[in-house]
Amino acid sequence: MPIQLQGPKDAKIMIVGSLPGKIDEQVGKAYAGQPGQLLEQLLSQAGISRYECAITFACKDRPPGGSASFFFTNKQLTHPKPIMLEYLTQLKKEIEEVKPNVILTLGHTALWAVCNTRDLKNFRGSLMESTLVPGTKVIPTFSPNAINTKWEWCFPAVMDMRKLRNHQSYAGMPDDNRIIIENASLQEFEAYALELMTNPNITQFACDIETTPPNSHISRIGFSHNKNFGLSIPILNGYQPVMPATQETHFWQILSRLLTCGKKIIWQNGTYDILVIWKNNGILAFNPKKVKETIADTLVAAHVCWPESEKSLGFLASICLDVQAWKHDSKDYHGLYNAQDAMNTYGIFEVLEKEMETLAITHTYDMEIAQYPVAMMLQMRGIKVNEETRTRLIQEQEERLAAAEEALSKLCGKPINFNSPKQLIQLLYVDLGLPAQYKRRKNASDPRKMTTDEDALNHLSTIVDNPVLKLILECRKSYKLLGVIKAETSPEGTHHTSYNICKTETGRWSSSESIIFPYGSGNLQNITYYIRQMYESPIPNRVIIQADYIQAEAVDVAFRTNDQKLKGIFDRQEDLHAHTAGDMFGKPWTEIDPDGDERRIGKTLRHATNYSAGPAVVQVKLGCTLAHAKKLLNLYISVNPKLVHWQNEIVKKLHTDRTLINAFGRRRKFTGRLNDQLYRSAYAFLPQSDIGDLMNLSLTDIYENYGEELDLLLQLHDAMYIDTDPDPASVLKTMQTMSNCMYREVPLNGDTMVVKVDYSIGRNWGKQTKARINQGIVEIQIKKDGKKTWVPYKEDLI
DNA sequence: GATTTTACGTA
DNA sequence: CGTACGTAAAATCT
Repeated sequence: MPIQLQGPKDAKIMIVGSLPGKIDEQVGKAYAGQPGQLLEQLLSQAGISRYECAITFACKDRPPGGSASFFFTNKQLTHPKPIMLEYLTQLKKEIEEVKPNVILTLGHTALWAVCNTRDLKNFRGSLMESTLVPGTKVIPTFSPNAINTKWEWCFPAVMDMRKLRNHQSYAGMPDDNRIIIENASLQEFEAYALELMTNPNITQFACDIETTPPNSHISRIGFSHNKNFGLSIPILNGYQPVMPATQETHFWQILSRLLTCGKKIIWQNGTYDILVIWKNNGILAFNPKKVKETIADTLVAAHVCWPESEKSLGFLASICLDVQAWKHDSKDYHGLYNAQDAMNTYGIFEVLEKEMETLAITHTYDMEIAQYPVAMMLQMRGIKVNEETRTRLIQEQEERLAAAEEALSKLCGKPINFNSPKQLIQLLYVDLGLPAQYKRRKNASDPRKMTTDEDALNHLSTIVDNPVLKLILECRKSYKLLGVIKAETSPEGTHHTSYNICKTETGRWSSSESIIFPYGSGNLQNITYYIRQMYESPIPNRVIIQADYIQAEAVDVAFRTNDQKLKGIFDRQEDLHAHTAGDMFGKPWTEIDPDGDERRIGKTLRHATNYSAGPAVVQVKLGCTLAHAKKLLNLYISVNPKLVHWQNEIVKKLHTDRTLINAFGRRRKFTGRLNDQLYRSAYAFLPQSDIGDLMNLSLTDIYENYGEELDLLLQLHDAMYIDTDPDPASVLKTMQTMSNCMYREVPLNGDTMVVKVDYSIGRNWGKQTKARINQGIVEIQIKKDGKKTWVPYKEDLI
């Protein structure tokens, strides 16, 4: 039965779906089934009722098989069959009858029917004009069916519908009042720069640079002080300067004055732009004493508003602004592209500033902006590679790899590509006939997948005695290590990383390859201990001091669960697992054997429950029966009821508003399906983000107040590293400053949390000796006659 | 050629 | 054992 137009005939909003579902066809109504319910939910989140909308489909009948391709002659679904043309005529009639102020298209085929393009990826959320009924305004978004399979599309879809609501009040495309100067002359730029600097009504402006690889030279700069004005000035055309040398000198002088004029400059990921401008041109585009007043960033704003969502400029524009997509078709018009980037950056920030106020999270934004200078400094400074150590490590691993590889080929009778899971599955589970190992599944209904990962090979080694297993692991390990060790160094012999403030959902920093200093293996937060020994301070003859928050996340959980006993154990730094075992087996904790089974069980159970693992995991870990594992879990929970209670409270909160707020006011909304996996992320979020923010507050503090005298080297989530001269006086002073900046009283759950700090010191990043301050003297822990003792620190002791 | 999967390192 | 990240090579898709 063909689907008829539904809803009021004078609706302001018209919704065009792609094609009817099974239930729609049975009932003869559009969006009658589950996708309809989802559509209704999404609309209501945007403040729209589906009953105020006229709803129809692009295809009026459900095709056999339910795929729109049935109505087209080509694979790209752009050449319609006669019946599809008929549908289009009907649709045109419907639109002309309703005369909506705005149309929402759902899915590819609806977009094609109304706007003659299937490019939903580029046009989603942008304002378009219909080609079917010219003059009619269109906003394309995903179909409910697509959102069902890709849950993260829910957020942009709701944002598109918010935009829809704002556009229902008037017909036709909004006036385009934009002024874009694509290729400003030096004179035009100078006049504009002067205006930006001196006009008191202009308090902030956006800036965006374009760079050319490999040296990140600036090819263009765009500015905007108004979402309807953008100006771009070209500097390089390919590798050729656009201006004569004297003019270019003048240009850099004006630019320097403009970027240091003290007004707020809005960037999209300014860590990149600011660092490039500083490295290449020596212009510091912010005031270090007034970071908040001179830097604004749309990436940071988007990160604190919607940490789980995509944050590219094009995407932000699609959900914040009424502009047409520009990223895809202005690639060849560099000026147009650059100017639009700048003006949309300006416009997005205006919207996000309001959104942050609405969500009451401006303080989180301020906290992240304050991290800019230290993150940029760390990226630029890098860490020195000791060539002697590096050569030794390369030799060690190359020998190990060659030996293992040769033995492996000999055993198998042919060379083995140990990095190929597919070939290893063939070798182990087919050729050698070993019992196949499978990955842990998220759902019992998921298909079983074979694996040859480390756990699987180790497990196989306990069943069969085949040297191939160990050799494969050795080959893979050495090969991977060599990749990191051999990574190219800068001319100064350093490796660098880009610390990313806005890339995680928890507020922790991530670490990835630096485009500006492309030396090293990229991520410096996952360097194995073995390799750390080749890294040292960029300044010769220095020592590296590490300070890390002790068992930080576990302490955080103790406060969050309000477990007084646990807090006391951490405060006195007693053996936690002995306590656990004591509670479980009804003994004083001091009577638990430090190497015995009871402590081992206590430790395993604590970890299992902290990470909400089930009895099957405990069974494997302890090597006991499932029944026994269940019994132990119940025993543990009965003597430690607080953790489970806390987790239940989190689940309750997720069901009420899906939102959690950490100890520093950081907000995260959990938009996924409410299942065990989501609950687990939620349990992990609070301690992870608490400690991440704690660390970064300390790091910002130490750089803002002691950045001139202390040299920060690395950030590792709950640890920071500073290098200093090796004499005891310098070391003491550094440690005292670190101690002052890392001591923070965090109000949490009606109490005050203080996480203690551990120190260590070494000539390089890897070889570190435990250290402490005792009565104004730095002491280090050394082994004397097999016993650990604290002795006063001397340079030659490490 | 671009995108996804697999394996593996850190907190 | 959990989640949070990034990278390399292989596998797969278009």
